Amino acid sequence: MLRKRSYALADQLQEALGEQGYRTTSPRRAVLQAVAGQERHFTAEQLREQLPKVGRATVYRSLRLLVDSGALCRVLLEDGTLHYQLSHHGHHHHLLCVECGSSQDLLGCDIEEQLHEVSAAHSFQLSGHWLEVYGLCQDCQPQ
Amino acid sequence: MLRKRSYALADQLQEALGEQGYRTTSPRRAVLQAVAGQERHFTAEQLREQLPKVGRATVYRSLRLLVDSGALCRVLLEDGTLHYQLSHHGHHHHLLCVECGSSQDLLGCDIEEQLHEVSAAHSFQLSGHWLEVYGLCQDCQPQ
DNA sequence: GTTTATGCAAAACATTTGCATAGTC
DNA sequence: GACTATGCAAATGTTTTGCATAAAC
Repeated sequence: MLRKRSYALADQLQEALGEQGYRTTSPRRAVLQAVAGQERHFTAEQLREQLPKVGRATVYRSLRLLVDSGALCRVLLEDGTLHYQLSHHGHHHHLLCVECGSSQDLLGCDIEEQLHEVSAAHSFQLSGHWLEVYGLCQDCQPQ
Repeated sequence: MLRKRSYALADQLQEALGEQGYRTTSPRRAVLQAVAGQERHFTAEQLREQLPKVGRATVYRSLRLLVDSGALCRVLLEDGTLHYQLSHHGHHHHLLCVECGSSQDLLGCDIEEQLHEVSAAHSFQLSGHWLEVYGLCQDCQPQ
């Protein structure tokens, strides 16, 4: 079931890249399938370990493609390591559990609006931002 | 005048480290003076270039000391590079100009409060966050 | 057939570490 | 004199790049 979902997602990603003029190759498909099958955020090297037959450069190049196309987002962990994560909902933020590594999307949040207000108050023309939120998810909280 | 301020600040940093049991050495003083004289955020390597006589490891070790003691904060630029910046006001955020590289402190902002509310709504126990805001400062905005 | 993608190995960074030496307290 | 800090060079970890080969369109 999860498998099925992963394959469907991989095909979807493939199609999106195709529309942007990128070719369908088997290494690329392998990367997409691996990405689609990730249950949580992952590093480039973790992905690479799962794809021993794909060259390192291809993994990195594919990741960049996916980030640029909006399919993946970069996530900065508290220890400074860069992870990647499927991005289903356009721009949004994550609640990252520092214990188990899970990640919840932060929904119904008007941080953007507040940032716009505060920026305006500082005569600053906002163009982007990066927000990561760290803490404990429900399952990892003491009792 | 700026010079004078830098020296005073360097001494202040030195003193703070002294209180924590760290020794006063001339390489360390050189790093502190260079840090105190920075007009904007800087990378470890930029600092190192300004201190050709100080070993690379010492520069990095000193930076870590200063971050841990709260005198410096890390700043993540939009291109993913890590910079450092003097931190006068405890925990706060920055409005980073992507054009000239200047940085304004974000004051009078209750992002924290909002994050607490949203986290609670997701049953998430907030412990920290990282926020960077990118855009154009007043001087770099068209006309 | 033209263009794009791959794989490899090497280069490029950025940061950390081991260890002998030197300096502080 | 005991302990801490330094400097160097080497190791580490991560990401990028050049280039010849191979595959896609």
